[in-house]
Amino acid sequence: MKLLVIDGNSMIHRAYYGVRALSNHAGIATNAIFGFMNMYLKEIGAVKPDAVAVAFDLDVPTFRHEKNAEYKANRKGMPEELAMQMPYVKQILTNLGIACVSAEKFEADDILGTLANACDKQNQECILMTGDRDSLQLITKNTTVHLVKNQEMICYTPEKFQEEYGFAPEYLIDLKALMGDSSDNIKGVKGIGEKTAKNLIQAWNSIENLYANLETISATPRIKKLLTEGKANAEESKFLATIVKNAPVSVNLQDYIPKKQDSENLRKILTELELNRLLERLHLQPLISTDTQDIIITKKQMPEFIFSDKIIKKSDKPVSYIFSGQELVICQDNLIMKTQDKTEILDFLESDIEKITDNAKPHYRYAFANHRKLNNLIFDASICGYVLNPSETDYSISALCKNLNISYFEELKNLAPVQALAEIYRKGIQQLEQDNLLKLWREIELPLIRVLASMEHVGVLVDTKGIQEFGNMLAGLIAETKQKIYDIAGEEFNIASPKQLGVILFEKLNLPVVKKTKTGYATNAEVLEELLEKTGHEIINYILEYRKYTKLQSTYVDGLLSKMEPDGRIHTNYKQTETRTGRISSTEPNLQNIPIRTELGRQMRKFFKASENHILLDADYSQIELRLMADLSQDKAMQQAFLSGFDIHTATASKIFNVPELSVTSEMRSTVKAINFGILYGMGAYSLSKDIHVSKQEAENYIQEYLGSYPKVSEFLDNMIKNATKNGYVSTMFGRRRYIPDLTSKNKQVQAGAKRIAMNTPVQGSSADIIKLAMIRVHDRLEKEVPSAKLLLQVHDELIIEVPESDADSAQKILQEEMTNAVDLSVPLIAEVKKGKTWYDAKD
DNA sequence: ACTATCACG
DNA sequence: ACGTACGTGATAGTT
Repeated sequence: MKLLVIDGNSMIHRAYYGVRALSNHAGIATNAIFGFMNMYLKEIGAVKPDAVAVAFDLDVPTFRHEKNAEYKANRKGMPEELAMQMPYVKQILTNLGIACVSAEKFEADDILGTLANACDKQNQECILMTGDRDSLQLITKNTTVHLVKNQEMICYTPEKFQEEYGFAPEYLIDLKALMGDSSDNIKGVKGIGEKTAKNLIQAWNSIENLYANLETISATPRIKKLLTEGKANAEESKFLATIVKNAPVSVNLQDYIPKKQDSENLRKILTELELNRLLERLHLQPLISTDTQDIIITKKQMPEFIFSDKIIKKSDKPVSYIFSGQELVICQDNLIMKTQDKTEILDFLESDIEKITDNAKPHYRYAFANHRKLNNLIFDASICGYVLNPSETDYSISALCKNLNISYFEELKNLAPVQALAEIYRKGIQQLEQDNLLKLWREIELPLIRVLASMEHVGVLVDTKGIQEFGNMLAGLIAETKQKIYDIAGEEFNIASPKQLGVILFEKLNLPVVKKTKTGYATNAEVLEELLEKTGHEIINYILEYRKYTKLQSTYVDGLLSKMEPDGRIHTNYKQTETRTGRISSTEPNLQNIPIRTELGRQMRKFFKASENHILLDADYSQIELRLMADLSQDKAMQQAFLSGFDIHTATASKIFNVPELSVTSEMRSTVKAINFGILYGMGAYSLSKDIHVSKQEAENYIQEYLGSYPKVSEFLDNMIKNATKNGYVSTMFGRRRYIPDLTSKNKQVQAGAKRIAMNTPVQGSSADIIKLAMIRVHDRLEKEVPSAKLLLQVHDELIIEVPESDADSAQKILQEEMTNAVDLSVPLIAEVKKGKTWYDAKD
């Protein structure tokens, strides 16, 4: 049995002073609550105790109307802002099923002492979490103290204490008896300071032993005199410094095993406090106040406009539906939008009325969540803004008005956005037409909204238990690796802190400094690998491993688990207006960066699976960006290379090294692969040389050789820069624009960066156009022909479908056809489809 | 809020 | 002399 006892008062104090001011709408301070809960959850995660108790001083009851309430609070050393937060912390803990323990006339640390003592007697493991060094006196072979100190936690075992203080933990009170402690009003012996006291205790341990041998000790006569005069004070001080071990609280450890948590109450409390991040960490949905509506839907599904005025004001995103006709009709003042009746709203969404909105995806999701449809969407302002210029960061109504020269009077709160939206619609369409973007808008971006909404709505099934077990395995590896690092370093430190790691590597172990960042030493994987080559120091591998494991644990294991929804699936959020190139991005969680490059990480994909009797189809485009480079540049040699029957890297290597394809070595191929990718990014010789570990001159030669073999590619890249300089923007196959004002920058470095963007964006952007088109066609055909099949994920050049095994073949055919035939290029566009029970299986 | 690091295409 | 290959998002530490 492992018992964790937390000094509630001490920890809340630390939280209060350590976290910046925070409060909810009603003005209740929440910083101490937030800080405490974060430390608490972190500790629970790290310690994994069987039983938990949180100790508190017993409150002196105070009454708000009493004049001296604040005085009383202050007398306990507690500002009112902090005292206010105490009851909330207790409530939250209680609802989590955790015991809050206090006893009249006893302080929190007495309870720590009592429970630690009980554990010792019962020979059970005990961990004390506190910010107060006094508690170090409680350390025994069973009891360790986790001392929290500016953002860090130091783990004190008897050995660690001995090492730091030079005597055993039980004599800490004797040290205090001599030196005193002003914060606790302990006098100590007058004239004896920390240094003298420490020396004496190191030599004689207890004051009793010290006084018994006073004659023989080696100290100056002055000190001996002080000790003799201060004997009574020393004894009293020792008594005061000793933590009580018999507070009247239960010492039956069973009583501290967590009870079942009351999720409803927790949600209520945390929603009221507006501690949303805490809600998320506890895997709870915020509660939507019941007086506005009767169904609970998640944040992602909530269209702001539908519900009461309260939510409209709060979300600050007012009504956005209008529908077009001869005269624009404003929905909020229209009967339809006055209603809160779900059926009426859904009927409206499904009607043939043409609809205009500022952000359609949540509305689609609302319809889907209720097994209904949203029909006849003709305009989404944010998407229009994005198509006009994907480099903006804000596509809100007010921001769009600024860009389209529409006057916008925010004071008119209710009417202004609707009128503004009508005007954005008029001017936006006009601008799309002027910039030749109507086709991209009508055939790709507008219909894509619905596809993304559907993919989000369906979500992907995840094996929770599998991830948890994987996490447990990682936890073991992390603990082992951590210990090895500490052993080699000769001390404990926070490995995740680049600052502390830098001190260990470059100051303590004196490894050569390869590179610096603006804040200190660089310690990234590239630097560490160089260090490994140079010095072969064994700590390096362990640090690299440690980073791998903790990355998997925190970002993927913990991260994904925190995003599981009650249906057992993960519903990511696809952002359609985020990237400068036209790609979509995925957040909360990001499902576009699930590991694959290392085998251990790749295992994560085993937990993304098809539901019962279903199977996943995974299709990815083969080398789509290089194929686009061949097509856009019309380079005959590169087009030919794609037709040669060899893979593109091998075919290219054959040209550059001037050997037959069959004589291309794997080394030659991987060099060329790096160049092929580099070319897409506008790479220079220096970076290539770093990447493939050759001299800059050699890298330069390779690039020249490459561009010589594919002359039209070289020409194409130059043209992109010339065009962009002339027009101010580059475009993709479907006319998507990206403005590049930095091309005219006087700063050469900025200008060079802009050139790389000009070379890369047409390729990356065209690839994004193509897969978006494929998504729409696959989705639409599946809906009609194989409605049981659902598109789930998009990872830039890859699409994933979940389908009943019985329908797999027909779905596979559609996927294959629509991806391959999305566009007609001068080189074949290849999509490879694989199937499997899990994402892992469907990927090899 | 910013920085460093690392996961993906 | 200096930095050096495109596009993203999440986490932990630091200020």
